[in-house]
Amino acid sequence: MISVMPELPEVEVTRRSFAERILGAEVLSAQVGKPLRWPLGVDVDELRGHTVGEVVRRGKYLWLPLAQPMPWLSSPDDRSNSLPDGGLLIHLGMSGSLAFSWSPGDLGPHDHFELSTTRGVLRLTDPRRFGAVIWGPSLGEGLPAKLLAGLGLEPFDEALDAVSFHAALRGKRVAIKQALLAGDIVVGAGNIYACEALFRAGIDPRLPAGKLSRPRAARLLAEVRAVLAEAIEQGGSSLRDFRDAHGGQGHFQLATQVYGRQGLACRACGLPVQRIVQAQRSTFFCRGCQRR
DNA sequence: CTGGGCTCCTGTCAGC
DNA sequence: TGCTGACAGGAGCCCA
Repeated sequence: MISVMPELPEVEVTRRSFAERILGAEVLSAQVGKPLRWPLGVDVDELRGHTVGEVVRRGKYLWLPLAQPMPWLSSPDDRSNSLPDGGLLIHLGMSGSLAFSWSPGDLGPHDHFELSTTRGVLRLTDPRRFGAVIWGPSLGEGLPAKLLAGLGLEPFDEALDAVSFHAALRGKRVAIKQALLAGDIVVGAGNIYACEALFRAGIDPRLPAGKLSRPRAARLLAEVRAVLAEAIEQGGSSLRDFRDAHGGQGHFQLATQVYGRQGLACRACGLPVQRIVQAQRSTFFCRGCQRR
């Protein structure tokens, strides 16, 4: 398992690769490695005996529900375990990946969380440690709730349509690229997919978000959806060695139109692809195909 | 309230 | 070959 750079499609592919298999598993033990972005927020031993529910995704976060063991089923040993129902909010940061396997064993230098269950071992590997695993009583309380509170709509949420998307952009003076990345209108498009969606929509990434006409906003929303959906279909399309939690690799690499192609000929018009920096992040675009 | 910049940390790669 | 600096796909937080 090498580096993974997770945007929404990679997180979703990861989720699909282990959610069914871990559903209903009982936690045998848990351990942590080096500190992640936030502390776990609970003693690892308290997780023992809890039952894993259905893993869901919100933006680039995963929520792994953990139900309290039934008191009448627990051994006297477990009866001291009073941790109520809750769950783990997981984020892969910039370099995180999850593996679900049978292989137990010691944590490697970049393994920072491991949940051993009756159905397999879920392990977070994250060299840069921008990721997180956080205990919370529910998605609506505590730190998880706080982190999710500011998120925009899911890209495939029907409540998000051209009219509401356009309305949300109205008045915003930030560049449209940054408005996409901010994730407070629509979640899921990271740096790669934001660049790719803007290219497909023919929109200059520097255009102030509020200046997008409604038809162009509609087009952009459609392209955000399309590029994310294609990437999910292809099994996660990270530029390098994306692996899902089985260790399986996506069969395709998404052929980016602009991302990472600075100086190369635009696949559509032949002009060299530009690289600029917006909010300390690289933006790639074609000045022939993308207009203000 | 908005927007801009900084920050966390380690690995990789280009260039000298 | 070895060193140095730039850069990396996220996103919360602080400040003007």
